[in-house]
Amino acid sequence: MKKYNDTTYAILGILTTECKTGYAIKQLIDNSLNHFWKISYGQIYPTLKLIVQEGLAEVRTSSTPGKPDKNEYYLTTKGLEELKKWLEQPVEQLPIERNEILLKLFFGRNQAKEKTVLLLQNYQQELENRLQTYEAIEKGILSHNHTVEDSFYWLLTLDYGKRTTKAAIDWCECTLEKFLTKGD
Amino acid sequence: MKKYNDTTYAILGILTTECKTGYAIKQLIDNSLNHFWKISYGQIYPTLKLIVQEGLAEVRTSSTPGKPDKNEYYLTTKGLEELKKWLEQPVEQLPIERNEILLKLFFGRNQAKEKTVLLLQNYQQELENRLQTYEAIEKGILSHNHTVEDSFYWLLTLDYGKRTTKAAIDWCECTLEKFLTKGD
DNA sequence: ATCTCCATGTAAAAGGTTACATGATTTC
DNA sequence: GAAATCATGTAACCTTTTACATGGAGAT
Repeated sequence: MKKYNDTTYAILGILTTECKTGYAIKQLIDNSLNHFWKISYGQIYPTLKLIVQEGLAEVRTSSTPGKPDKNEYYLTTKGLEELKKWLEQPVEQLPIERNEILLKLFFGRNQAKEKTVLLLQNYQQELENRLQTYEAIEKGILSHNHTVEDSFYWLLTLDYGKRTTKAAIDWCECTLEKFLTKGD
Repeated sequence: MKKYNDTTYAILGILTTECKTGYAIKQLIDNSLNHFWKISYGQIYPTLKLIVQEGLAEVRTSSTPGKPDKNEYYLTTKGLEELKKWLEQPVEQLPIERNEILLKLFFGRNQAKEKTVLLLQNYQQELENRLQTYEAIEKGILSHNHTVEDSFYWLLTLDYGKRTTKAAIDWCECTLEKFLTKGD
């Protein structure tokens, strides 16, 4: 069986939801998968074309009077199977996420201590902003009445983001302290 | 002033250490930056060429009798300045790391609960392996007598890895529990 | 009138991986 | 003699971003 890239599987997954157009896919990703996945129109439309070519989905043109037409994509049986097959497969290897702050820190010898401290403080602030965003989204999910099933999975991914962000904030605090007590 | 990509700055940073050849750069990254940065020869050699073109480093051919020649790269004043300028700049925006397990989990509705559980258990195992690797590296650094200054920054980046990995493991445990108590 | 949102796309450039090619030296 | 390590590099390919282009509908 053919293997596709993760972008393709992400789109196949989204096509199992209410989102059926390229535009709607982009919106769903920006709204709900934003903290662990992103994608541009430059990928979406060509990938949709590929998905149709491969017989994983079908296009239907939907016309609403007084509105421009739009292309709606519907998964085929083959498409759903392909998605399920991918879902089952274990994550092959943990990704090595490139981390700019760690890269800069690693070369910290070449910089005055005070500047590294500023860098870390700024980073911590960014992390705290992110955490607040996550908490705001969480509240939004809990107050809005989505189906329980839908919000269940969404909240799980948010929880991951909250936990790892908190861990990173703790690290920042701890690291800053090391710098401030370091007497050189 | 020109802006370069992070790969270029990473190499400039490494050139401030003892590593002077393309091969040595690759090794340093694989050994010490492995958990937050990676790079292939396909990037290293062309980037070194660019760095020389831009006057950020100079090549010197080092000949040792009985050994093949090698190209050693030395930062110029301009190169060091360029590096320092980059080090000072705050991390513009937190990266959105693509996370395959979260993507799969997000589409978990389309899969039997037991299969999702397997996925998570496997992921947790991978995380635990990673954590052990980090702890082994930490021990290695502490026992080996590097200079204090060098190991200081190295240990900081390792600490980040340990903390965020632990947070991810906790999340796995917590999520698995939610699945196992979920009665559907 | 203008702005925002809905909606679809393409082309060029940038960034990165993989596979290949080569050859010396060192270790087992 | 074989395998691992040192050492340098390129070409093809894949993925992703960015910038551009277009145009209707609805709101202010």
